[in-house]
Amino acid sequence: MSVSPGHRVSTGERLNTSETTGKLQQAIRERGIRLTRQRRVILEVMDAAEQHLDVDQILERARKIDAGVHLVTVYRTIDLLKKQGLIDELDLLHLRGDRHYYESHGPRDHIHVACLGCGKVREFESRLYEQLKQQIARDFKMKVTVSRTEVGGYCEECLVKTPS
Amino acid sequence: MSVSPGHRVSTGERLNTSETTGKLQQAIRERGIRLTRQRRVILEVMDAAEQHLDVDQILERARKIDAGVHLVTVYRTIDLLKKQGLIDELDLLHLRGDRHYYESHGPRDHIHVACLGCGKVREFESRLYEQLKQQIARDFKMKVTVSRTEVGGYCEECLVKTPS
DNA sequence: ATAGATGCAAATATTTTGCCGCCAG
DNA sequence: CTGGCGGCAAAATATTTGCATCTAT
Repeated sequence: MSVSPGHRVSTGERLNTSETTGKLQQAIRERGIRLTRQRRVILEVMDAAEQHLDVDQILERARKIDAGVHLVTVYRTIDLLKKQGLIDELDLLHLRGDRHYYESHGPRDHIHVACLGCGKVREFESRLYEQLKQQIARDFKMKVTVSRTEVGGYCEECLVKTPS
Repeated sequence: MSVSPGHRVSTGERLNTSETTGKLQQAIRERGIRLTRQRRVILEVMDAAEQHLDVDQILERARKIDAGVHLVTVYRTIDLLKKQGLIDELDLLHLRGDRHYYESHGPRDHIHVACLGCGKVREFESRLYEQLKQQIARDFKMKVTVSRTEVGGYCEECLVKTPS
């Protein structure tokens, strides 16, 4: 019951333990948070991921590097990263069950656009989105710290297959 | 472990069984879907709700009208309504656990804006949001059918309490 | 040395399913 | 009448927690 979370072309992951000091690892170190063997591996997976992963996918990839990583530890590490505001949590409109997906969040928010027909997920960035968040901040006098936008519909291909 | 899903000022619900033929009930009838006693009650609750409700809240309100409503039936009816595209499902950024919230969706999409400090949830509509969705549809050549935006941050009050 | 992390198992929480009797149309 | 629906219990899924042990700093 695993979900393919997207079909973006992968440029290949870097599963190179030593060379790559990803952004997450660096951030955790900077904040003086203990870096255990397991955390290093999980952060590496997240850093190298070309797209959002679910918990099982994280575990699977982590175990390829170091078999001694436990599901519980993945959950706990995700919690840590969420609390540190270093990753985003998605559920892709519950497209396939209630699984959650995680991704290290870059400097700019992006929108996830999912095709309800084929399950393909693409990402979208827009100045309009930044404006929208600013408008909310202004109107509600809020400090906006997180945002999530997920859009569903039917992609060109699927529209052709099932002409509505 | 119940969550207060928002603090919007309620204008009071209408729990009047006969008089009000809400939009959901009407839509279900129009589509020739069987209207059982339980469904009628659940739809009435959803129609009268002033805001998003979680499954337990729906059950609780339904039982005040008719004690013979089961949790399973609430789940099954929600499934039905989701498949019919008559309600939206939210999770409010997992603000408090992984509970899901449901609301009958009006003609216009709105954004849910949650304060991470006090849990207050407000709604926001914007022409900008409509433009954003149009932009996505155009750029990706997609037919957009659902969208969900949830924004989190700190409201004015909470910013004062905890000056950053 | 020691606070904090992990592993393991068991507990929770939430949602889904199988089966059978019942009711709306 | 009859096929879909609801009730009940049990299963499936997903996530969290208690506790003893281990380890990064």
